[in-house]
Amino acid sequence: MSSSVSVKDVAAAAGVSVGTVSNVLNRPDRVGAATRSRVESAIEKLGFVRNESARHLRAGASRTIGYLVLDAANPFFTDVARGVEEAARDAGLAVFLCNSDNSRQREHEYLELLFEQRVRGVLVTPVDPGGVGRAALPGIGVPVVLVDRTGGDDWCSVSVDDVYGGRLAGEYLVESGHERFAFVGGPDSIGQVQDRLSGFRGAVEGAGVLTELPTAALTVAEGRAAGQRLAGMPASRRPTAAFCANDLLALGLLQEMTRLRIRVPDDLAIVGYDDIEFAAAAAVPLTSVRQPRHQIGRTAAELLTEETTAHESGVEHQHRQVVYLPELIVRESTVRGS
Amino acid sequence: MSSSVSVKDVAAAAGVSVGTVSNVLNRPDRVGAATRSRVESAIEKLGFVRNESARHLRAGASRTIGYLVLDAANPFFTDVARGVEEAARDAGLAVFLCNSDNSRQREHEYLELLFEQRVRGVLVTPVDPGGVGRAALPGIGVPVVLVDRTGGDDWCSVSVDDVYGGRLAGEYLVESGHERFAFVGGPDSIGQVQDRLSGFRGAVEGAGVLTELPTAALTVAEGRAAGQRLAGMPASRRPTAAFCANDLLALGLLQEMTRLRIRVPDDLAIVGYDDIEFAAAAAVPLTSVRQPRHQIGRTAAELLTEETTAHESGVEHQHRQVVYLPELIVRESTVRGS
DNA sequence: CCAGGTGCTTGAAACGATTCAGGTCCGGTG
DNA sequence: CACCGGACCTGAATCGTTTCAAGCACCTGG
Repeated sequence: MSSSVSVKDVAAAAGVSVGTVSNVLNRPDRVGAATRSRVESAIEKLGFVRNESARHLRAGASRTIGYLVLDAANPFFTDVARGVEEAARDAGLAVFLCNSDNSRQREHEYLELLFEQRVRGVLVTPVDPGGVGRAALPGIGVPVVLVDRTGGDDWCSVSVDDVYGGRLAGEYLVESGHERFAFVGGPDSIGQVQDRLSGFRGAVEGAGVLTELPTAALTVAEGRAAGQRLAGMPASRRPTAAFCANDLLALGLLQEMTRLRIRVPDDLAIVGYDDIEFAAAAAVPLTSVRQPRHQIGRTAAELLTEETTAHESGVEHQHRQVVYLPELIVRESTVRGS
Repeated sequence: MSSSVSVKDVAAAAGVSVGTVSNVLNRPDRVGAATRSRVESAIEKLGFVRNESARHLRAGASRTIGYLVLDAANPFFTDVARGVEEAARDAGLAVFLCNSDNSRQREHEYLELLFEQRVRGVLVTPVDPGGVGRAALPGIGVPVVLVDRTGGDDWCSVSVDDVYGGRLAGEYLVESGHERFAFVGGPDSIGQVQDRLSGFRGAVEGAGVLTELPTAALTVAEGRAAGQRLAGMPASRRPTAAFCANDLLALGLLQEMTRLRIRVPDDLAIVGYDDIEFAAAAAVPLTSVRQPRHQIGRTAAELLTEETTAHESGVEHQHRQVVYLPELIVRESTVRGS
């Protein structure tokens, strides 16, 4: 019913012109006190809600940005999203979250949708590591920032140095005196898995032997399977420290070790990656490499507003690539004799 | 630059009128083949993207719905969201996810935003169990469906019977032969905690003793704390089975038991609630009460389209309240001698 | 040769809010 | 008294798209 209340109705009810109603809405100070309160009560009475489409059509700029996420169920992204929202709030923008769910097609559809809505800008973690295909992006001129990915000089991006993260884990385990190492992770079509492995390899090289246990995906089930393979090795050659490409694998590995009565950390030290909430909640709290998720989100939103501002004032914008360094959170899964 | 390409520009480039461009966009069959391809290549060349605000302004109805979630980081809601999206897709709608993050103020702001966008409808899990205050909802006439909450006859809603879930857990533990029970959960300002407890109490009453271990929140840390209290009881009086108000508590409890060398399930059987992904991934896989999350989402979106359709065709709409029954997923944390 | 189609295209109105160049009124000033 | 400036308000133009009555060109059957 009242879904059709427009400024015109309000104006009629208050006995003023539409221009005045708009002024009450947008520059209350230009309106006389008496008139203003008359308009305000008319708004109240009729249940008027401004039609953003019309406002936006005229104004040309909306007050929302979109964040197109790879997997809304992944705690990593929800934490990033929180950072995004926070920064957007500070800038007076609202965030629409969209979930591509790892599907190229959905990604494309949602991008299209966001562009049609003429959002102020878009944050996206593309399905393809290579970034969002140029083709997918009409030259619409909406600023886009890549999150947890890099796309060269053509894009603003915020990412984390995964090679460094792998090195961190490796150096720590070497310092702890281990000499037989395992890397659990795959498929290596995932760039981040490759990076983490290469950092790790670099750190443990020369300090001992590295066994690679490839997995088909970054899941708990795959972690368990890798655990079985690990347990099947003769104890004399079995690694005493394992670095997993993410926490889900690490949790699966831990679970299998518990089941097979291989003690963690005494028989096997485990390091995960991502430091998801459940890493600390595991039976044996998990040592893990933590990425500044919240900060990633904040920074991404800030880069976006920066680019947006430049874009709107016609200033030339220099794309920036921010890379954060992860940190190692040490917990019981690697500390013997706790 | 090209962000300002409008139908007018396309029309000029193709040498036709704006009406024809619109027809190519919306009813291609009414346009001659030659003209159509001319227009299409002009669209392509100029990188035209339809301005949804203008389209919507004229058409009066958008193709999006909003899902205002209580906590985007909670796996429960992300799973529900997936169901919502799926059903929305089937209905040709897109979903904007908004996160109230348990803040009444954010909830209000996002609702306002969604209404201003004139979304087709809104799904919401309100911060206040009592539902979204009438006051917060201008009589705008946008259909609203409550998710994981009920709000009486005034609202469509989809929820789960928590009393039944508690009973399920209780009956199962009684049948398993336990006689000393614990309930871990709180604060009881949360209606769902109350319901789960009351169902559980009803089931174990008469079959043994029930110890209540209240917690201040539904977190892993609180679960650990409750575990310490439990462990402090003399073994002769200590419960042999614990029902936790959610999985996080259960994981915390399990973790503490592991630490204190109290064996699960032999010394203590544990039942959680929600069956989050990590329940199955725990050191000892967790028996848990599972809610049909995906189905909840689907149904909510379907109720919404139902209401929307009625609303638009002016038909009287009868609000419906769908209540699902949860099921018990039995895993090792309650099965002795595995 | 005309009436009546059919197929395609046009042009203007409409959607709802914002903006801005004026209008009105009023008190103050020279 | 005439003029001015300020405070307040009006009304029309505008944004980009859709819709629809109307127009045009061509054809077909009588």
